[in-house]
Amino acid sequence: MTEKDRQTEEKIFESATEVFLDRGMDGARMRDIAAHAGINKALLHYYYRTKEHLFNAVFELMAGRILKKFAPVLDPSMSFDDKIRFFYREHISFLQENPRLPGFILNEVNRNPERVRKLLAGFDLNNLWLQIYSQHKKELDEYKIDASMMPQIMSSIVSLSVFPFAARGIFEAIFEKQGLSFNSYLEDRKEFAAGFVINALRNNNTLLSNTEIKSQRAHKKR
Amino acid sequence: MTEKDRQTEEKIFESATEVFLDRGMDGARMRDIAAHAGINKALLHYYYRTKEHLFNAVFELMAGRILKKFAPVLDPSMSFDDKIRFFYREHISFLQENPRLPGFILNEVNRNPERVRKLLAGFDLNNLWLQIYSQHKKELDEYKIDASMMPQIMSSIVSLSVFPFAARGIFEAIFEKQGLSFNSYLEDRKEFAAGFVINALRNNNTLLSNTEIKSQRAHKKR
DNA sequence: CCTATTTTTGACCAGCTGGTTAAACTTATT
DNA sequence: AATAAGTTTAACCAGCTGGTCAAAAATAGG
Repeated sequence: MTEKDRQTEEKIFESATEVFLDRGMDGARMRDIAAHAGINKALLHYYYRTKEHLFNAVFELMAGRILKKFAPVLDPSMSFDDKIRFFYREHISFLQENPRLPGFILNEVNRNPERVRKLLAGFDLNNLWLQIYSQHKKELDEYKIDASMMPQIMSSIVSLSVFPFAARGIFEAIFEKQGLSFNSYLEDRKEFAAGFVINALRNNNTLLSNTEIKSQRAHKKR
Repeated sequence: MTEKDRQTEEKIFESATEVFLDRGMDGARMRDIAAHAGINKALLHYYYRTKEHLFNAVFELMAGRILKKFAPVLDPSMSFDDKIRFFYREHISFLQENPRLPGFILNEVNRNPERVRKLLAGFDLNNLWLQIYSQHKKELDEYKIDASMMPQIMSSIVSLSVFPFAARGIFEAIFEKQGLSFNSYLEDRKEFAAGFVINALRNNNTLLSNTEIKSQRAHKKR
């Protein structure tokens, strides 16, 4: 019965995903998950001992999914600009198919900060930055961007694609008043965000804050 | 006893704010709010009939606070660039003092989309955009920015300041690995984000997507 | 066909949840 | 000092929560 086994276990997992995604850990009820899967509540505890076990299984899969989306950006055959364009196209498309993911992850991490560990397990984002930086050192030097600015730049890039989904409800309401659809906003956004970032980085002189200029000077002295 | 009245009512409200802000509506317990205020649980119901009444009171005050921060941007004496610099300085400073606000609002709105109405009550953001746009038509024309791009631009501006707070836990963890503090990141961000946006908008030609170029052409024909 | 094993169920439970109530306490008014 | 009004409390409650358990149903192996 490994066959049927897997069927029910999958059914449970999918139902749990569904319910956790739109009610959160605190708001989700084991009864509702069971009902959604069309099975007895005790069966949940047979496959996943506790609510927390079940939640963790869902959370870890979702965390993995969202983070794996950052890896393809390391393809060395693309120029920096193309990489940014590629990222927004892929990332926003992915989030269009999983629109509740950002809100879910952000909320559960805020609610229980220890979960950051599980979220980032196996993904060394620092290293990702450094690799991107060294891969494109020439272009970035032209833009007068040094490694110390990577946190600001990387966080800005991610903000532009993830935030609209985290604030989806609000955005939808505002756009509705103007007769715009959230989805066409997102379609435009794939190109807009890329252009926005590329433009922001190009000719970056005016971007440098005082402290950053100071640290740049200090760097040059060595 | 209006004196003592107000004292307890305020104490309740503050405790409720505290507890709701870090546990959310579903995670907060009336007992915990009472304990935090050092009073009997029944007293909560004496001043605020139900949990939902109490929550709404908190939510509406917080929503008001966060939205009021967008108004000063209408000061007509500032140039567009200065306005952006001013906005990030003020807005990030405000969020530094209320770091849990974005996560709270976003989560509660996602959890219960009807709350958007309460959030946006009395604030016509569309109108804010239009006013900004018409106040700075000359500068924006130079940048080749037309009204149809306002949703993309405004949402980008907000993303850059709000998202780091919504994802605070994750950012902190990543920065920690690099020996950076979230707070110094935020201090830098006030200037960085402003420069980033100003640079992105300046010389905006490359920003235009195909569809937007088409709609611009169509616009010129008239 | 019988038996051993695994899967599924219904009934149940202790503890917690938001909410109520009647009585005690405090304060203001006369 | 007496009384009326507002404030605070302890005790209580029905309903829900995650979780258990013994028994029933389904399956596999011989």
